[in-house]
Amino acid sequence: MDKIDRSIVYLLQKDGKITIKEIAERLNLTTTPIFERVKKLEREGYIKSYKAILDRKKIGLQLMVFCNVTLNLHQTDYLKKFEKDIQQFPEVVECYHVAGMFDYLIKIYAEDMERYQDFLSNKLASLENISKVQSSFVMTEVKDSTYLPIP
Amino acid sequence: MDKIDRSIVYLLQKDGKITIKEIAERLNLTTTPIFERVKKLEREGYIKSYKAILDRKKIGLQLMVFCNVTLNLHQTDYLKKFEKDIQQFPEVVECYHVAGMFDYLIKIYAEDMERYQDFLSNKLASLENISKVQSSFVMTEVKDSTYLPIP
DNA sequence: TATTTTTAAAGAATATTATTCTATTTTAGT
DNA sequence: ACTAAAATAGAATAATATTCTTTAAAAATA
Repeated sequence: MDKIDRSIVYLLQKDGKITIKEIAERLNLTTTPIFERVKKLEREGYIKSYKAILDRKKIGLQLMVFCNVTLNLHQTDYLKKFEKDIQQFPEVVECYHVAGMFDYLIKIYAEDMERYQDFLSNKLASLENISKVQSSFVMTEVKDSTYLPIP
Repeated sequence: MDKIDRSIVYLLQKDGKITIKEIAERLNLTTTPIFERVKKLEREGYIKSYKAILDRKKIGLQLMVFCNVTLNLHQTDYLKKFEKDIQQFPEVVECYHVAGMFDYLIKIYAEDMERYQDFLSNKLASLENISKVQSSFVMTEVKDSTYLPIP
């Protein structure tokens, strides 16, 4: 990753649909080197994928909730079981095993409070080994950045 | 948003680089209606943007941390001040104002613990009005889904 | 039910972009 | 300075996006 590569991933983070030609123009190069650099960045895994970013509210997902989950038992088998179960739920879009005041942080999307309650009562809380669940409801999305702070 | 539109955004969430032609083939339509539907979804804001997804570890960001931030004063002016300040930090990739046990949840990327400590001590904790900061370090990314649970 | 109006889709033509290939230049190592 | 490797330019080709015209389907109205 040299300076040119960093410029390329910066531009692609901002707009995944930017053309090779446009990147080339901005960096004062021709399409060939840009094309090959992009392919290399993809091949070597610096660029994992390209995605369309949807507006969750427009598609009807009014609620975004973070849950701090604490388990009872922490042996590997129990963790693996929980992780496998939680992945099945489409409402759960992110799940992290964390070191801190609780065990897992999960991000959930729901259409409304009723659906969230249904998820909580009938899905999450129904899993074995759950000790405590603490919900934080998102009121405002202050920042949701496109850019990783590329060192 | 009819059935076809939902199929389109589903495919675009999975792969933002999928061609109009390929979507058309999968949905047994020609390129024209797909092209127009995609443009409409973009124009009306269902699709907000397209982005390249980078591998944070490959680009040197070993640490991912969530912080629960609690403020002292909660009048609008103080909240706005904090929100404005926190947005400046490139390390902070997400920030949400939440209702729950604390005020703000922020997601941070850092190269290593040293850089994180520097961020915490010299940037975050230096802001006025901070009452409490609780860090949770991500050990495992159990799930990081491409797909919103489209209703 | 027949008729009009609107919307969606097909098919063909054109414009743009991605991709490949060959030749040239630059860079790093000896 | 010389050699080898890597990077880039420029041109040619392939694939895709985009536009345009025509046709079909659906919805609304009388």
